[in-house]
Amino acid sequence: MPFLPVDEQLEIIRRGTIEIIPEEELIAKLTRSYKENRPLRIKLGCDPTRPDLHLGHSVILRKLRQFQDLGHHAILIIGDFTGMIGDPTGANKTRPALTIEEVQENGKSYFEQASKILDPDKTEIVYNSHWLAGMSFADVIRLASKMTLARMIERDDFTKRFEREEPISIHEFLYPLAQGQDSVHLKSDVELGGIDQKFNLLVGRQLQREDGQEPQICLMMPLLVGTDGSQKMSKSYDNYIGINEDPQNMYGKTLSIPDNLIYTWFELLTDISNDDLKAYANKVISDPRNSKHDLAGTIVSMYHGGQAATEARDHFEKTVVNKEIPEDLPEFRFDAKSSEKLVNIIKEIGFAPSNSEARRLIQQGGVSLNGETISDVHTEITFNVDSELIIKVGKRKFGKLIS
RNA sequence: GGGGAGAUACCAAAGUGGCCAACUGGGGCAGACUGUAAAUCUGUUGUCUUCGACUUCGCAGGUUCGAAUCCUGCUCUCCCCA
Repeated sequence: MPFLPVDEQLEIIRRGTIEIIPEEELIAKLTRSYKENRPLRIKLGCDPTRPDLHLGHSVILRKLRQFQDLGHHAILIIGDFTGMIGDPTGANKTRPALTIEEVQENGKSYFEQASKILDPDKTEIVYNSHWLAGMSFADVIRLASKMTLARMIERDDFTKRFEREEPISIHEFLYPLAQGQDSVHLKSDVELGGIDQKFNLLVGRQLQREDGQEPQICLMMPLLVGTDGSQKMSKSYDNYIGINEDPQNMYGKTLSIPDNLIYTWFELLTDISNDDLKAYANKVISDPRNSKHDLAGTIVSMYHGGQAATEARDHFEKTVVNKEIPEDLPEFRFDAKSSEKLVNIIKEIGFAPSNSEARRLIQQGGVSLNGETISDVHTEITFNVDSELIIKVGKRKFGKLIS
């Protein structure tokens, strides 16, 4: 299959990137690939520690997809072996080591989810335990001799932990080396990663050079700022939007991002053309409301289709803007003629994790039945035959109690 | 190997025999407000059969009428010296 001219490829590749090291070498590689009609080997490692992918992960996966669409060869590494070390990048504490079983299970799930973004048929999946697990202690020592302590601790995350007098285990130093070894093994031309991966990616370059290979290009994407508008999107900050999330949540959460994030999200998360993107540079300022709705709609339709996006917008307008009761409520059935404390009901249907929490919600005016706020904690509900009660807990938990 | 410091709720961090379910900040949740599930303000934030009871302050024992606070052992972490 013929490649696009190099400058056209570059324009696509460059979109959203924060740094390409070194760009000249990338151009050289692309040029040679074009002339010889040979695809570049693009490497992306994934950490199978937490298998729930969110839009933050999608940034880099989408970049890999772009390379695929340009005709290059995508290699997705499931870091089943390195997962047992735990990447220290950005961590403020030692990551818990996982068992082989956990890691491999997660890896499988990771690929399933990533297939929503990648072209699964054109993706080579490899597990790095295949070459790392068999290394002897002597091999590891040889590898370790290529890194110095000074280089290692110049990394911000280690320095910070060191300054805060927090533990850093020696094995964490091996992580970048293992990741770099992946590049050597796979003879990658380009490795993709978040900007926080810079150090790890550069180690790959160094190790390849020492191995006599042409060093890989390091292409880094910015970290996607999460829905809270301040920290990178991450499950542990609870500011994420999962790629498997239902349309309504996806839409609503997107609308909750601060206005100054709209443009970047368009750039990093959607396929809108570069021209459209430019138009949004102004529109997000003149009309943030509609821009954000556009963004939410675009994202939802990417993962759930256009129909779902329209419905999600509708749902949002109804429940949040007009504070109406949505249709299609989850139903909870109770025995007719029985009666039960409201507190218990809220807990039973999963709208609160404990009775105490349910009680608090009532006290704070967060619970209503058929539109009427309930403030008495001791309220008991008696179910009549064929009765129906709409319960609302907090802003967006709705349910129908039927008997 | 020697010496010192420390382990408190989701996170950070007070408390050092009863007034501690535990100050305070962050986060979370709720209410008001809003184009918004943003910002801001207010409230709330162990559990339960809630005007009361039970469990919680690294783990296991002990002293005491009574311990997060005192004692003993253990586990883990940090610092300094070698």
